[in-house]
Amino acid sequence: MSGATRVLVVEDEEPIRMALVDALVHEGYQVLEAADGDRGLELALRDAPDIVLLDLMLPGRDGFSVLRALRQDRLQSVVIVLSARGEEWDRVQGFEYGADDYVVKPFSMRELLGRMRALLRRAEGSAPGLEGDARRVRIGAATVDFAAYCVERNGAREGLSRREMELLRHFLAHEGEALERIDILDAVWGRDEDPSTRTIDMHVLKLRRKIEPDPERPRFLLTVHGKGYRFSRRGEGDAG
Amino acid sequence: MSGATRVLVVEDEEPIRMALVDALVHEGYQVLEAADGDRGLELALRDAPDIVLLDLMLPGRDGFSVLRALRQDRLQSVVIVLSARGEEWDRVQGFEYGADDYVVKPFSMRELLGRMRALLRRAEGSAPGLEGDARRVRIGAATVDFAAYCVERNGAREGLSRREMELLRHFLAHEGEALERIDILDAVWGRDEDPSTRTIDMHVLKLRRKIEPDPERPRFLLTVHGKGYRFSRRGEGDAG
DNA sequence: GGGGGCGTTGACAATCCGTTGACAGCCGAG
DNA sequence: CTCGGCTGTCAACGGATTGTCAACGCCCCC
Repeated sequence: MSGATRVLVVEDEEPIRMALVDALVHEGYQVLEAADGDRGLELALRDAPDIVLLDLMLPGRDGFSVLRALRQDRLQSVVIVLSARGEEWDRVQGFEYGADDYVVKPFSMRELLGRMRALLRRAEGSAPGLEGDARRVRIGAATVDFAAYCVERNGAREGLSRREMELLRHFLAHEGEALERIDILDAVWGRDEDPSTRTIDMHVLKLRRKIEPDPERPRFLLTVHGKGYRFSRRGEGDAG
Repeated sequence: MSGATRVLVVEDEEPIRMALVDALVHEGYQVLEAADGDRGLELALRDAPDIVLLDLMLPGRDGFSVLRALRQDRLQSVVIVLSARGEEWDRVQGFEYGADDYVVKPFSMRELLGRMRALLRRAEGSAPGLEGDARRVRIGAATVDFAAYCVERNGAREGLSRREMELLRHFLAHEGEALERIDILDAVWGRDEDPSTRTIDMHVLKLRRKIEPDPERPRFLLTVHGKGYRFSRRGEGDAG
């Protein structure tokens, strides 16, 4: 999960487009915009945004055409079709061209944002890297439940805070790599915040206490002196 | 059954709705129609139709929300969900929703009519009493009765309001997941209303007082700091 | 028109977490 | 071996998040 989610808005009517862009930026998305189909297609193919909001009625190349072209290029972006009420029944079949969702104008912003969140979450789950269903992961005697934000050990459950969870997730996603503190900060905290790198040590300490059998002799969350930390699911280090 | 069978069509897209209504009237059904979720819910509760054809993607209160509300009012109507996607059927069918059938758009009118007949036959056959559904759920020492809108504990009964009920139902349907406030709002309140997320905290507070042995030290309805809430039927936390 | 229940919100208190500075122990280089 | 830097650990601070209360407005029923 690096950087902001990128959204491409393809919509010719300026007031609507601007309203969309404003709202999306306000929500923290990184936004691209296009006022016609050709431009939209160009941007989509060039920048492969995470989501495309696609109006159907566009000057020039219409939304269907754009959608078809996108899918023919096997673009993985989530596409949400925006359509004015009263479009013909068969247009609903935009799904057949591979739209991921369909929102009828006029729609509420909350509605659209909600659907975007839902689709993004689903898309993320199926992304390469972390397996989609890896909801629970065993680490030695402990089992981490990413959905529940908790870790279980000897039948006892303990909650993980958001940071701890995100940090642990990052370690899991980069299992076996020696990670530098700076990179961890960039990835987990984001580039807007910049806490001291010692903060990471603190969180590592807390994580160790929750997943390591003997926190003072880590077997999974290891220190790489002068570099950072390395995580190993199978466990290394001394203890037999 | 005396008189014509009454069907409520809840569908926002006018061409589709009109096509459905025409076909149904032609088949001899008595038809009501609604173009959005709120209106649909209103009509359903007021007129208790024999069948509800329910689109999922609706402006305002979406189909899921309508369905849940219907079932909470113990409405016996047969509900057929119309949706452009086939993927969410599990959930539609599951505990949370309780639809009777599910038709994927685009569908043929023949198919829909066929399913309606089949379901009506079945509904008529079964006694109009309680179904074998999970109407009562134990949560620790408390027993929640979804049919009666109340919770029982140590022999004492206490009522649950509609929101409390919906919220609790949502938690039950997502047991073990850490749920974010915004997602809870989307799911339980629907996407056109947007109350502050603090409203959820309030309802959680009230729920805790009704189901937790010691509301100040929750064991079932847990806080996930920085995230939201997590429900667990078995109970966690310190209390022995 | 008058209650009463419910949902919602704002305000304040209580709590939790993230962060940091300090210090001690550890590691590796020379 | 010795030193300098790096890491482990603690306690404490500050800010953010959550718990809780009381009040407001709405809707339904009487």
